Amino acid sequence: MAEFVSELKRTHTCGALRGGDVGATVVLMGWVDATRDLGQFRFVTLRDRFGVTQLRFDAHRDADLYADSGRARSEWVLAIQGEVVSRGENANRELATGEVEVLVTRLQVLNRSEVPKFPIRDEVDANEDLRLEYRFLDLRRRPIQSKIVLRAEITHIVRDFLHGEGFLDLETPVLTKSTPEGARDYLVPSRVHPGEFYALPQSPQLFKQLYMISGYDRYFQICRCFRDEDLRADRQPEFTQIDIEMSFIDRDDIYAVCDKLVARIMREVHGVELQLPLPRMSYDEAMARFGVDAPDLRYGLELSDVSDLVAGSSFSVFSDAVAAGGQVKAIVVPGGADLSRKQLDELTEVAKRYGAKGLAWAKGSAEGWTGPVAKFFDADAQRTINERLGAGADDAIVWVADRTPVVAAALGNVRKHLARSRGLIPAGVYKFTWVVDFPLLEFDADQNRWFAMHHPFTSPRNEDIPLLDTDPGAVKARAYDLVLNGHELGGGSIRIHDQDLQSKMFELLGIGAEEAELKFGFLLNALRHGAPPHGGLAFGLDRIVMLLSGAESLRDVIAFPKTASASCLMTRAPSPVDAGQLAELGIRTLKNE
RNA sequence: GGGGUGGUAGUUAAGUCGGUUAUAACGCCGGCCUGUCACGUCGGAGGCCGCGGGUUCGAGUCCCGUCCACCCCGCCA
Repeated sequence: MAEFVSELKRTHTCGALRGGDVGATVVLMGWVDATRDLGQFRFVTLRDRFGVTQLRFDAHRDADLYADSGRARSEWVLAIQGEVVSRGENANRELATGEVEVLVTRLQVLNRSEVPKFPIRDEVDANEDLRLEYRFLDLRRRPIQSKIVLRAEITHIVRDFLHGEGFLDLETPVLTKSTPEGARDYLVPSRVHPGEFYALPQSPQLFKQLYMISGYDRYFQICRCFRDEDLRADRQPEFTQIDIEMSFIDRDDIYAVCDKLVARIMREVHGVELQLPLPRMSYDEAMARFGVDAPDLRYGLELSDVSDLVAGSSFSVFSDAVAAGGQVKAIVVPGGADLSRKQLDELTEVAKRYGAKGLAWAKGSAEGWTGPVAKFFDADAQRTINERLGAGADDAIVWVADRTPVVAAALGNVRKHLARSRGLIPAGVYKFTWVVDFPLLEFDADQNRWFAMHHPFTSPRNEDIPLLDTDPGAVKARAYDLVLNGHELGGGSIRIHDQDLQSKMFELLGIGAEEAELKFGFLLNALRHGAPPHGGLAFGLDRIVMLLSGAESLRDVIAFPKTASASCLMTRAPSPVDAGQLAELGIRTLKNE
């Protein structure tokens, strides 16, 4: 069709034309968004990533052209030349280009398209697996596109800001060494060394420390990381970190840089001015008040300890828990006297899912508490507890009694569930907080050993170093997370820069001197060659984009994501490879035997 | 590894207690239509009911297994 226009050059994007362009002759290129044929003329809306422009084909002006245009189908790729004309009173206010349309004089079909499996519309009800298989079509849809574009804008802000602050954008290897601890590694077989493997990095942690030791103060990288663990809506096997490391600094220096970075992103993306410095709270406080280490501060529903008030209670669930060294904590549900049995059952289910044996509850009333727990508490006891909690006659109280970590997990998640189900989460609010002073170690009862809570290179607080020998569980780390609306955006620590302390850490973690030398010899060696004090952190770029774009899944902010079973429905990866490839790598598989 | 939800025209869904020819909307194909913008309107085509077994005179429907997707627990320093 119409080879005479093949030399056409695009003059405008599909989002560019305005009333001021009336009279201009323009060339547009794009995808057929929709066609509307009215018999003697036809409207075609043409789309590219900049917008949509309405084209008009008029049978009275050019019958052949009109007939040609009738062959165009959804998602065909067209080039058109025409005159910009005003739409007058037919203007479409919904559309940026809606004041004008292009009266087409030349048409070239640049490409045809199969009928798309689902319509390229903002609202689409196609299943997600179909959309993932046809990801290249889904990415044409405006809501997805705007998230991918936002992602590009944020990475640009990050690079621009950090460059301005004197950071160097430095690369680290992707084929690297498998290390113990942490997540499962993705392994890459070596052809040259049969039977040996590289690992894809879970993070560039050790390399950025080595950069510091090499004197490359102020490093950053936007880099891909890989963890072979089971997935969630907010967890992908490969994800992107904004990785930062600095020398000759302490925690405050990290907070300061990150505060400014986050403030800049919020200002440029959402026009929100953050009050700096961002608030900080200790890990212990977060766990006590919210039950989780990444508290959502957009709503109240805080946890209160009533162990002392119920220790002597005749309600054995409470008194036994306290006697066993556990605790009893409560959440007041404002206006919760209207909670239905079904809603309370739901809350109980949540508490059980996180290890609690149940959820005790009472509803307020003018005559005192109602509900199964009420009979164990006389009017005085009820009043004392109500006063401690600030609970009134319209409210409900829910309790969990158990070991401290179970109480925290159960009530922390009951709190989240309550906030969602009772609509207590305000829209458009961004509550940041640093959570600091994480425990250095946590004890794994199953394996009867200590694990690093952050990673084995995290420095304890100086004042806690003596505790390493006497009470390792009490040692706090110089580690910190930045939390937004209940999601961990990033975390980091001041690192150990002393080889003796590092060796001691390995010892505590049950990594023998020989094993440490084998797995981390290069780091220990480097620490012996003039390591400066250093530290840093890593942000999860995907999560930042997810939270700032209002996406509910990480899949929406990653252009080509993987499913919950870590496969790519578009490429069908992972896939078998032929026997020759495996033989070359010295690999024989167990499956299908 | 465990639990939950789902899989029926191209797409999204309905399908009752197991019963005759499996419905609808959108999309697609064709006709008509001079101001549409999710155009309208008339007509048409379109089915391995995820897959494999079983029960039954008879299975989209019941049972067992399996695959895929989503959500959650464990896991993710």
